Amino acid sequence: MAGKHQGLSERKKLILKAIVEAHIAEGEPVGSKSLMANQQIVCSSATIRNEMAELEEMGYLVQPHTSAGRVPSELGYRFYVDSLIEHYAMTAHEIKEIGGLLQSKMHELDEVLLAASRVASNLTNYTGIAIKPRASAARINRFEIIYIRPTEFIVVMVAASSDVKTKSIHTETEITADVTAHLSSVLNSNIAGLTSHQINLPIIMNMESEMGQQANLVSPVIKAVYETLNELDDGEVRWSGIDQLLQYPEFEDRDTLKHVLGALEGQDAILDLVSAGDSQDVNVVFGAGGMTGPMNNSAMVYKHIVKDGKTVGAIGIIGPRRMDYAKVLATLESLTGNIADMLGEEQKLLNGGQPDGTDTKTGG
Amino acid sequence: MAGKHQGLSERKKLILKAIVEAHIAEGEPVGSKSLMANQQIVCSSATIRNEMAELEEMGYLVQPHTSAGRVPSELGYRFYVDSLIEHYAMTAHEIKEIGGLLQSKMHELDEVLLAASRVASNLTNYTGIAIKPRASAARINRFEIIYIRPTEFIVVMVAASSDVKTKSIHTETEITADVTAHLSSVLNSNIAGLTSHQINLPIIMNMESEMGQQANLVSPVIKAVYETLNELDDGEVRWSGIDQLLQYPEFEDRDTLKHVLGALEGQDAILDLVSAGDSQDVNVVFGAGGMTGPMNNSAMVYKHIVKDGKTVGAIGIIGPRRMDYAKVLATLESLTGNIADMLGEEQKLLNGGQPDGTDTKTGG
DNA sequence: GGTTAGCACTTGATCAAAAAGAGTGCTAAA
DNA sequence: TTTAGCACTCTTTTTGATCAAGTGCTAACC
Repeated sequence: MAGKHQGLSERKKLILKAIVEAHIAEGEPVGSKSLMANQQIVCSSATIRNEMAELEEMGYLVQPHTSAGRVPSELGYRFYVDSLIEHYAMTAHEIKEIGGLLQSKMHELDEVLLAASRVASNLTNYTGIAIKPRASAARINRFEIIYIRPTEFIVVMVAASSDVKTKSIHTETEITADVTAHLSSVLNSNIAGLTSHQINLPIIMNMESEMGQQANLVSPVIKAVYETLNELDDGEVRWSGIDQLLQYPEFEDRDTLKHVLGALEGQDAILDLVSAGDSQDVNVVFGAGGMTGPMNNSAMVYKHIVKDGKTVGAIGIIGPRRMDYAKVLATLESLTGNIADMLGEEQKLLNGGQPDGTDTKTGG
Repeated sequence: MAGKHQGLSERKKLILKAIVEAHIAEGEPVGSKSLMANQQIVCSSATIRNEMAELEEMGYLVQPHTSAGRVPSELGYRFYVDSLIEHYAMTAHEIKEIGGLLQSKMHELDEVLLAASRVASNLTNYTGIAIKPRASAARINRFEIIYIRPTEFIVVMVAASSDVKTKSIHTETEITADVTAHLSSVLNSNIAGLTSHQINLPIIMNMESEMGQQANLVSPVIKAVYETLNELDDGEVRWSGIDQLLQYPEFEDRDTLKHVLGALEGQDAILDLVSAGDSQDVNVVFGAGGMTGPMNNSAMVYKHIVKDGKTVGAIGIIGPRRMDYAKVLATLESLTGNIADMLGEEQKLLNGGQPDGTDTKTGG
């Protein structure tokens, strides 16, 4: 990933970095004079102007209007994100916050992701997002039925992903616990491990014949199974801290705000984006929710959470394009690392072995 | 509820109603001249001005500044909501939309509420909210344990509210299916039907002694049970269609927007509000989320969903104070009626009897 | 050749004053 | 009791002038 932005002299890099950071801090175009405050840069404003003009020609900077300072272009931010970031040292307090908040909800991955996105939002002051990606081959490995009363039972389904889902089913005729026991064995022997596409009519008919007199139970249960498989396959985007967005002037524009909120609620755009993203690195996308409109000053940063080589979720943040990337990247890496460790921990307990060194790898 | 606003001549009522409706439609203060467009009002602008001056004195109207038109005060809206609304006839399309969207997610009440709030948002063009109220005495009636592998099992808990929750538990030592069977009977005999406050040390110690060698399993399970009870007791506010808010000028003010979003995310204020609300009628609260700040131009309308005399949830909408109450009230009543019917339906199946006539009652 | 100081030029932002518009309250007549 | 008319008030919009920031360019400098 390094080397993509060659052809930049050290001084240009320094200036570009200073501009990005100043713009992140102030939110306004930065001019040549104000850059002289920076200790690192030892030349006059005129020289800086020359360099800035060149950087603009190269596409790293943009000038909103002729007498304004410069603003980093998308390419400029990309450069900053890709190669200039010094690893951000998180404060002890922040690390503690991460640990504390995550531990309390160690159970459902959905909840962990949401909690993590909430932490991310708190730490960075941007809007946090938690993504459960779309899948396409959910399977249920194990069915169990709990008999509640003569006209009600609960189907417990343990998915291959180790999610557990339940559906309660009401029957019209009365049944006994024997029947539900039989039903569960029929389910396990016929459709355990199948995806929703693989459950076809012959299988269902076979189940009905195996159920004999209680064949009428098969149809509602199959319906519940279908729904569950679809729920498991469905992606989901949740978020926290939308009010954070409001503090940034770039979201004063109602259209921008509307686009972002629309993308969050619409889910699809974001899910597509995330599934297209790199599963190893932190992803930075300009124009939140794929809304690469002409003047979309927002950005979305997210990172996949990988377990056994498969993406099981993602967390990220949405904020103005000029965001504090150092902080955001550090936060997301720390959080995803934490979650990966948690998942690894489970693995360890299951295998009775050592933690398998599932560290978060990050490209530079 | 009628009779609260006596002392208003018919003409005053007419004028007040016209003002409220004009203000809802236009969003701006309405003046005496523009009211003359209204066919129902047959007098000159001067007369209207006189009436308006009186209505203002009586507290029904407010004048933002001396040369502006009038705006309904809270009392004015209250009057409108309480007594002027002609029952809004929903279009066939809207009714179909309600039926269709609700049926697809008949399973978890949470999901039904969220779906309903989404429908409400779509139909009214305001932000929909779904509330699962706080409870304080969740009990688990039934424990069931599913053995997954030597170091993992799943606790399935059937709550008194017929919610079903699961927690998966990893053990350090290996156990057999016999152990989990024993564990479930220990759970059922010791803590079934107890609230979290009633589970005390003696009970836990008794369970540990009953578990004998596997006493170490009790602690993680009890922790999971506690968590589950807390989850069941916890209220929750979810929402849909926040982007709807942005189209109304009253939410251009960033503070208002921030307050509303904060209230939604904060949850507590709204949960308090809803639990304090009337469980029979539609509730109208000015100043969303209890934020009755000086100039809070927003309103929240919600209605409880009652099952067996107990509030099991609520749905509502949040929008500008000048909202189309006729539409909102009709929508909420129709939706809550639909949901109540669904819940009644289940009841019917359970009892094997007739639907019990659980119609939504609405005060006038 | 690269660097710097100086200056003319461009352009958005700011502010005050003026003009426009909307709506009222009051008075007098019907 | 209702209505027409008019003076008055207050906000909004427009306009124009001034300001400040920042650039690009040229010429001098090391």
